[in-house]
Amino acid sequence: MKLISPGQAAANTNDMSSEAGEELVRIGEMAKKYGVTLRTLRFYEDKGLLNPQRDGSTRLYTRRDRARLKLILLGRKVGFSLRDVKQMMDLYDPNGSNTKQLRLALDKSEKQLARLQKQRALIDDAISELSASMSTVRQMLIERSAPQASVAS
Amino acid sequence: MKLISPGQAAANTNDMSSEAGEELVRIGEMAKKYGVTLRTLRFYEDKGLLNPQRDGSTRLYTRRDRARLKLILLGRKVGFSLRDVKQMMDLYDPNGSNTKQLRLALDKSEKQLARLQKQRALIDDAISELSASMSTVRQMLIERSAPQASVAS
DNA sequence: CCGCTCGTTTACGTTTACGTCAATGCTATA
DNA sequence: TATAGCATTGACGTAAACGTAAACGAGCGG
Repeated sequence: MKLISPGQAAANTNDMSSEAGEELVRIGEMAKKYGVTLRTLRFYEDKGLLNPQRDGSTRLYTRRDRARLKLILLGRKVGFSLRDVKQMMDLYDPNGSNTKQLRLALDKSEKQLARLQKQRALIDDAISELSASMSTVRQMLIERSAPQASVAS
Repeated sequence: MKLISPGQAAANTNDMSSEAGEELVRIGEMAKKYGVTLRTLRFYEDKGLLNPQRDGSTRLYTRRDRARLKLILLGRKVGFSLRDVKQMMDLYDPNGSNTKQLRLALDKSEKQLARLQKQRALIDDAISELSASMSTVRQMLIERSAPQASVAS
């Protein structure tokens, strides 16, 4: 059984125009806002990447959570694994200079950049080979459709 | 001229049904020749991509198998799934014009080329974003090393 | 009172291309 | 004969990032 929380349950219909300070958001809204699924948000929490408050069992995401999610999505976009993202985020200290965090991030970024460039090279290579194969195949198809090649003048 | 496997070759019972110059190769040699593992060759066979003869239980790869493997590796290099490769190979008919096979290959290739180009675009995008982030982080590190902190926005 | 929507947890499934044992067999050489 | 070396067939493990039920609760509108 849960105790009744002070100040009305946030399970209210999302008419929070009057409440301007906290801007707590539930999982559905959060998901829509950032284009991810509910499953994803819960998954990230399970992996320790997010830590929303709770009203009873309902997750409530703060401004902070939203900032973290943005970072996660950026990290994902540039190809970091969630593990890497977590490792970097875990070093964040609101009361420190975060030099260590920044250095780690920079270090990982350099490596990731190298990986990306390598991937790009591989893809370029693949594109070349594939294009070449396609030319060959096209040529073969042409020859199939014009079988009178040997005696033609 | 018969190639015997390096080192102490096991009994190469190539007396068995010796067709003219078949150049049968066992799995170890095959793997070395093409830079894949034994597991890979067995896996491909399990997936129906290769079909070596058997001498008892020992796999013997023919010229044909080697050609097929080359194709598989090319396909893999340009990003096809093994399923796609199989689908294309399964259409091969030594007695036909193989027009269907070639058309399918061309069709799949066009789609794969599109995928590759999209991937390249994504990677380029990721590289840009990552580079930008790195600049920011570097800047933050510089500010950390300077005692005069400016007021954030 | 019913059903709808939104929320919860737990837990197995998906995908791809193999890696990594494990247990066993065949053959030839020291 | 024992050992070395190569072969065989299972069969479970791996990685990433979730998807997909299943089974349930809470609140609201009608």
